Amino acid sequence: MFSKTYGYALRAATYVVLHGREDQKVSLQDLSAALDVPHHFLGKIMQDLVRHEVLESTKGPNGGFYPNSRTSGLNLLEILKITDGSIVFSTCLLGIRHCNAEKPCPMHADFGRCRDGLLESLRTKTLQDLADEVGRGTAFLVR
Amino acid sequence: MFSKTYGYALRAATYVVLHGREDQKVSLQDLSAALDVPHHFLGKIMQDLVRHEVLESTKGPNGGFYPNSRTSGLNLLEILKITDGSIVFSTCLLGIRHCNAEKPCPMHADFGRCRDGLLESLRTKTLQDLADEVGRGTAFLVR
DNA sequence: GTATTAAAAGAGTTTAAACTCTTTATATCG
DNA sequence: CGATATAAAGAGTTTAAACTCTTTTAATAC
Repeated sequence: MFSKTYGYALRAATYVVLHGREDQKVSLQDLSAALDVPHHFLGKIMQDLVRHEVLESTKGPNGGFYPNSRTSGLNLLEILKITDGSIVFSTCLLGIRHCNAEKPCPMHADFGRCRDGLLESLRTKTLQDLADEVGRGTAFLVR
Repeated sequence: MFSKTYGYALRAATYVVLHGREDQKVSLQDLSAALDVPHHFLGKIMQDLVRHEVLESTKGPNGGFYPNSRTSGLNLLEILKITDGSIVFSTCLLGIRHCNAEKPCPMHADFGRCRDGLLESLRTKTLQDLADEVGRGTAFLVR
């Protein structure tokens, strides 16, 4: 349903919200170690997040990633659009192109219910919400 | 979330329930044309369904696929296990291995709700249910 | 200004799903 | 029995996601 890239992006962004500040940047090394995600692969993903202004980065010694003013308030759907393009959500469980309410597949209603529920969560939850749960110790970013 | 193979398998099996009988078999040609699914790819999928006794087949002139006594009563989860192996449902949205209720990711509850709802649909709906909807004209197997 | 550190960028490789093509086995019909 | 039709089987190819490696750019510290 979603790419691994999306999961990695959410975890990394959440980690940066929790631990990064302009005067205390999180390096790619720290990130990939803390989250147990392949270093260079995560590099690509972070690059993309920076390009889309989800967060900031600087190179050089003490360089790394840190939040900007928008970061913590971004919702999970906005991140999904960046990594997966949001087409994900328009797919039909039976693989029918242009399956819709007028000409639905037999699973359209059931799948739609599931999808819409999750969509609502992604729309309302922000990176800050994820960070809060992790900070509180009620949720985790690694196994 | 699910493979295309699964969608194709469900549509094909439903079609066979609707249109196939031992004395009126559905050929692969008819199936792939009616469902607009690649001929040979569907062949592989059908082969797998026959091997798992979801339906029957015979070769030769007037050969093709037709339901057996179990077919129409099979639920959608049983088909999923055949095509996708059911690991699909244990995956974590954030890509964390062994994400679970004891040590959940911050999306565990939301995703779980979505997943469980759909799981329940797959468990309760049978191929006959799909066929009924299509037969009734309230749902479709092609766009 | 030079060395160093860390992200950015680009160019691979790997893997698995999706899809194609060809050959073989088997059932039916004349 | 021979011809034919159709699924089974096997061996590709293609595509995209996931992941790796190397080089370049830029920021900092000395």
